[in-house]
Amino acid sequence: MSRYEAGTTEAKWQAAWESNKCFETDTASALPKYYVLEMFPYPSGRIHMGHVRNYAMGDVVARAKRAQGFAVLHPMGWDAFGMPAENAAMERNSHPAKWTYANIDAMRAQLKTMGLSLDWSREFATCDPEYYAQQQAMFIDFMDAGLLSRKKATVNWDPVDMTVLANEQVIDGCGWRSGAPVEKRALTQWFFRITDFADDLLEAIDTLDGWPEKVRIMQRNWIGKSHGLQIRFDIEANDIAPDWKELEVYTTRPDTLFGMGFGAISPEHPLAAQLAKGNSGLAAFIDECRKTGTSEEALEKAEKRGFDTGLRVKHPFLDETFPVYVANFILMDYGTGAIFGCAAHDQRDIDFARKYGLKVLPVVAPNGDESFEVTDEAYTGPGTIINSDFLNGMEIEAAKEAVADRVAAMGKGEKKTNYRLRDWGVSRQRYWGCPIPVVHCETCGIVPERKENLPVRLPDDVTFDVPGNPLERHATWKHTPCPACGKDAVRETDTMDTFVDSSWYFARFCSPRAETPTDRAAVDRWLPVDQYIGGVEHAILHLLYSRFFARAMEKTGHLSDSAREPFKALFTQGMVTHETYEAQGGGWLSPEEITRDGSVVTAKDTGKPVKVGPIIKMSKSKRNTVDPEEIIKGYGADCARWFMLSDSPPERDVEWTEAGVEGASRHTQRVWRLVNEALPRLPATGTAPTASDQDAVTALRKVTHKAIKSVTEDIAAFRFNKAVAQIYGLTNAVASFKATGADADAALREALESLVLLMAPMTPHLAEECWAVLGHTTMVTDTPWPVAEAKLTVDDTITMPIQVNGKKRSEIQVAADADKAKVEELALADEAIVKLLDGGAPKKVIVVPGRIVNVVI
RNA sequence: GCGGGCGUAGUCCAACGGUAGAGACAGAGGACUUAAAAUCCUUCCAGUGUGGGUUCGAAUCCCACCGCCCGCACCA
Repeated sequence: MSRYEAGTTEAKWQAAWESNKCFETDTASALPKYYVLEMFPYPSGRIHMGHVRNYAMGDVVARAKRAQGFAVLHPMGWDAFGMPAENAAMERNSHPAKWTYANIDAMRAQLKTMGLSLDWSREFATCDPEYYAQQQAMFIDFMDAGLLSRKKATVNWDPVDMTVLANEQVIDGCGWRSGAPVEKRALTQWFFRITDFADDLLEAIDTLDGWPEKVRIMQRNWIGKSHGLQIRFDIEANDIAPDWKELEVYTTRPDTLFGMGFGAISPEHPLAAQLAKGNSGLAAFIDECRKTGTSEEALEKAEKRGFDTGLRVKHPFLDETFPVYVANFILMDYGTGAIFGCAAHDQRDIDFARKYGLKVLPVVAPNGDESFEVTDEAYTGPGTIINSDFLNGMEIEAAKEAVADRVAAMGKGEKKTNYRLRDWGVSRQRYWGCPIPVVHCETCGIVPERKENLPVRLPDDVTFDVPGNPLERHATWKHTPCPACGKDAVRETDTMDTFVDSSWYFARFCSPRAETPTDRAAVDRWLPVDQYIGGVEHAILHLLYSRFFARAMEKTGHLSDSAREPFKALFTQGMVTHETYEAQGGGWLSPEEITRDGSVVTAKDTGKPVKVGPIIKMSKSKRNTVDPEEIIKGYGADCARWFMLSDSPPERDVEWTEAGVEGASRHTQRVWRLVNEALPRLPATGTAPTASDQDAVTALRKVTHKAIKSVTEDIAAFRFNKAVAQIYGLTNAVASFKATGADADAALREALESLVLLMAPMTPHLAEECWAVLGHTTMVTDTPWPVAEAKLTVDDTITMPIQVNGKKRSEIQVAADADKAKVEELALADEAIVKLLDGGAPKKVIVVPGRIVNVVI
């Protein structure tokens, strides 16, 4: 018997699966459907270990479900628009399409070496004109349905990428891709009206019981619903802004209205702009705020600064007025961009009030203590209202209601629900994206392109020698007749945010070649996605946008209501990490550049010691990456997959180690050897195991069936590490099996075949090869999942520990179905227990059937 | 600051509130071998971050604290 040769064997079975079209979805199948989807990759050019982990998990699910009698849809495609292609084009003086499609070819070839059970016939890239044509059609439908708006808005402008960023793409005040500090600019942009769905998106989170709680909480927080009161304060008559009679503020704490110390507005508030015209000091202050507004340092220091406008607002219930400041900590795009400050019960407000010597009056006291004072720390806890006229003695919630009622009766305000969620700005001043299919006509205004003219194709002859949008400066592309009047007009040169592309690809996979965005019969058959798998980094953006899109597509007739939540179950996998290696004199070394001898690590080239750094996510900058292609070439795809699924729970980070993958390789060889060594003694395929009077035979059969039960359950629950451990256990049992005879041989065949079938979702090539060696002429891929015999998964007699006062003192063998009285009798008769009781009677005996006995003395 | 998660052998991880060990990695000893690799056998190692509480019984539930990780972050 020779060693298992992963390279040739894997290629052989991949070819067999492909030529038999094993994984092309059977659209005519009457079996129940199961749609398993991994987040599709960006075609960067090479797969990385994160992909291997993601797709290994998805493939386990897909293959197991397939064996368990489901019609499985398991597609793959490419999230292919985006900045890197343009950057590459600039660097290489090439074209983004050329770079992208070459990368797709390279990555497809790499993915195919993983042996994934994908339906490649459904493959598409989001940069395919056939795909973005449909996206443009939907954009027009969304326009017609009022799901889009176009508004001038202050946007996040990335000065390096020269593009607009969504709020979600700004991280710590910097662009998520470029890392450059983001500036504010006012541009007219297209927005998806996601806020129209804020309530639905929020409430439906409760129904997503197949999602991790963590992600649900993140989505809830992102939508950020709050209940409050909008109040209009009268502005005292003045000369500086005579047109402004009222200042409207939003508050979630109307109960603290009597504790008001000042009013404050955002530097971007229209009132601030007007006042600045006649006040150069204020103008300078606003200018300063704009500069430091989003920078990291400003946020870190969080120093509250303000500028007294000279205006005063009247308290609605008191004969008292308060100064109005322009303050740097007031956000224009939340609430009304204006607040009333209640220093005693808001930390920001007290910081501000102390700095500018403003009124601080506590109005909520813990325990109703009327002498309650605050110093420099705001009190935000529960309590009773004090110092507040008609509110005194009320609890906070009652006071909120009372103020709301009174203000409403005065016509000075009303209850208002606010959201943190903003509309989704999708305009991007980039070339490599889906063109927004509208035309600007001097006569007709903004006109959608006619659907029969779609797609609005990206021109091929573009240059990237200067920053900015090549579509904007293209000689002819944007000139087009108006779809309405036929006169000369110009196309919109903005393209869509690439998150749009990924917000509906899962629906397109159901009917990837349809002439419309979706084929209703196909999406009704396959959606929602039964199991979606990907990185937690998409917990907010991509998933929220997709949920919005499903709703928008339902509204425009592209999906049914049953797909309103597009992902029935979601699993977020952990990252792949690796040690880092720091060379003497600085700089990072890659894992190939070091030698490890026990705990001593040295550099291969210099032989000098290397400092082992922290174990962190694989990244190019720290050079701690391992190339999946090298691993697959060296050990085989099955080993890479097996190791990825071993040890660490899938939701947690996994550390890639050389030792770990070698362990996986040993297991592969071991299974191969066990199958081949056993072969001569095995009965023919199809020989059913029989009852045996040999304990060892029965024991092996029990291990086999317990493993079938456990692995089945573990895979269903995404506990792949435990499934792997169970398979190791079964392997160990087979390896140490010594019994002989026909009954033993039959049990051994059963054990080996079960082992092969249970491993198949994880190491499919090895499984096929072993299956063939075992004498089968059909493929594992076409073999149903093994079923555990219930009577072999339970034991007739069990060992029960006996505790005395909670500590284990002895154990007894009892029949599994022995009743409590019998167990108690046996336990109390146990030698060790008799001795401990020393003639006395136990105070209490607790018998947990099948588990434990506890004797209390 | 707010929200969430995680702390178990040297390491990664298991353990319906019920015997702390399923499994892997690493280590030690041995067998086989001229030797090595591979393989096989044997074996060492924690009382579960700390302190309380609930319970017949706590790694598991509750409270406080410590440490690490993630998300949001001037959202009124």
